[in-house]
Amino acid sequence: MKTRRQRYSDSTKRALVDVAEKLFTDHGYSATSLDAIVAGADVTKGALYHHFSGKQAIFEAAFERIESRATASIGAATEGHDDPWEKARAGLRAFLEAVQEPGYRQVVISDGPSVLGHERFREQEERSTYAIVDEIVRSVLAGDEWGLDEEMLDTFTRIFFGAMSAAGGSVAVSDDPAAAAARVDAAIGFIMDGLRQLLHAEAGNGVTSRT
Amino acid sequence: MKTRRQRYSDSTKRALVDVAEKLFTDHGYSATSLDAIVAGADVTKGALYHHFSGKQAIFEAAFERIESRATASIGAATEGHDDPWEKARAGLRAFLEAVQEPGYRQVVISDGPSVLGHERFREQEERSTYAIVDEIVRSVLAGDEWGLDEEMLDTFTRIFFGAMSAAGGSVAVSDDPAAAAARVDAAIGFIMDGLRQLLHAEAGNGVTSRT
DNA sequence: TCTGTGACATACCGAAGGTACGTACCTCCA
DNA sequence: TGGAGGTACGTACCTTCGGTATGTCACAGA
Repeated sequence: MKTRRQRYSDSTKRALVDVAEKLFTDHGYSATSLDAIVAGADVTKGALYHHFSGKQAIFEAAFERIESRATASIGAATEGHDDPWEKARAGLRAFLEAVQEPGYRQVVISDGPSVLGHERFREQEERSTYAIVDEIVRSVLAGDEWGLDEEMLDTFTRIFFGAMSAAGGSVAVSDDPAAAAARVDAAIGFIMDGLRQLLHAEAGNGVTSRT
Repeated sequence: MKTRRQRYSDSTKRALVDVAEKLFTDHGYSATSLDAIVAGADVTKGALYHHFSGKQAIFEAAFERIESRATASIGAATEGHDDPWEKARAGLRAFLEAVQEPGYRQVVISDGPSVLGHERFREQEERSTYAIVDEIVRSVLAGDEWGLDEEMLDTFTRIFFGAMSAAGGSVAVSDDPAAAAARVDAAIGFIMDGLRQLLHAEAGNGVTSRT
């Protein structure tokens, strides 16, 4: 049982992250002042600095929340598929949806790398959306018939993750997001068909030897 | 001793961008103060604000310079290839090289989107490195046998551009960049082989109808 | 009931971006 | 050739904002 003081404290912290998430999403990191955040949460800077070590820390809290929402959304979409190729297509579509959310675009894609630094950004990424893409890629490409080692699988994940992030960004700024998403879906599908074709054609000789 | 002031205005501007490029590369956008820039260029803020409208403007000048260097480097590597597939491979390797440059990573990839905003960032991108990737993709995928319209070609360019940017980033942070680059090269080559295989197999029926 | 500590509020500091204004030099033309 | 206007800066100052030091008060535990 939480004490009364703890409940108050939790709600204050949650209110701060709520406001921070909205302001960071709407105006970006640098254009959002701590004064605006504490004013929106109806507290003072003392409260903010009691719960967070600074501006970057409260940004990271908002970041993690947005990332985990996206991760959950994609994860839900990939469940219940037996065929890994179908699972991959479903995950792709969910990814394209998630990446269009304003918060994800502004906080994660745009401000994330520069605010958190590449290091921390990668860490955060790798235990959320990146992990799902990795799982999907492995479910499709792993196996003896491909002859891919760990590092090649990582490489493929990086490539697909980057491809889908960029594609998602282009979908988000498109005049007709639905049509753009359909095109991305078709293009990725085409690439995947190519890989599948290759699997049946040459049955796993020499991807790694191609360097 | 003559003061800087007695030299030409162009050289002052160039000196400012020189210092700005170095400081933005080494410390990032927000950790670089205008005072540090003008001190490094041996002028005052009056000079900086005479040549640039503000911090963002001088950042953009450095950004453009770095981008154009990368573009020139990749462009040079793709010349002199007759076979579009070979040209693509050469361009890919040059891209992976260019994207590892510290200035490109920090200024273009990390700070670029958040400082310039998505809009201006895309504009800048599309008339530099993105344009080259677009040209390469078109030289490979354009043609009646694929049945791809303009928008699908754009989509493929987006996907490949994102894939290669992400791949380049992973190469740059790798313990063994040479080996990582070789893996990326192999993976992209594998994907391209898949597409080529698909071209010969089904000869252009229905990529766009797959939605 | 007393005391310690958690959960804030208040006041203040220094850095940094930006602005208003002053000034030396250069060019151009009568 | 000299004075008038504009260019290319320099100087002083303002404001905002992230961060800190310190005060205060309520609540929990003994």
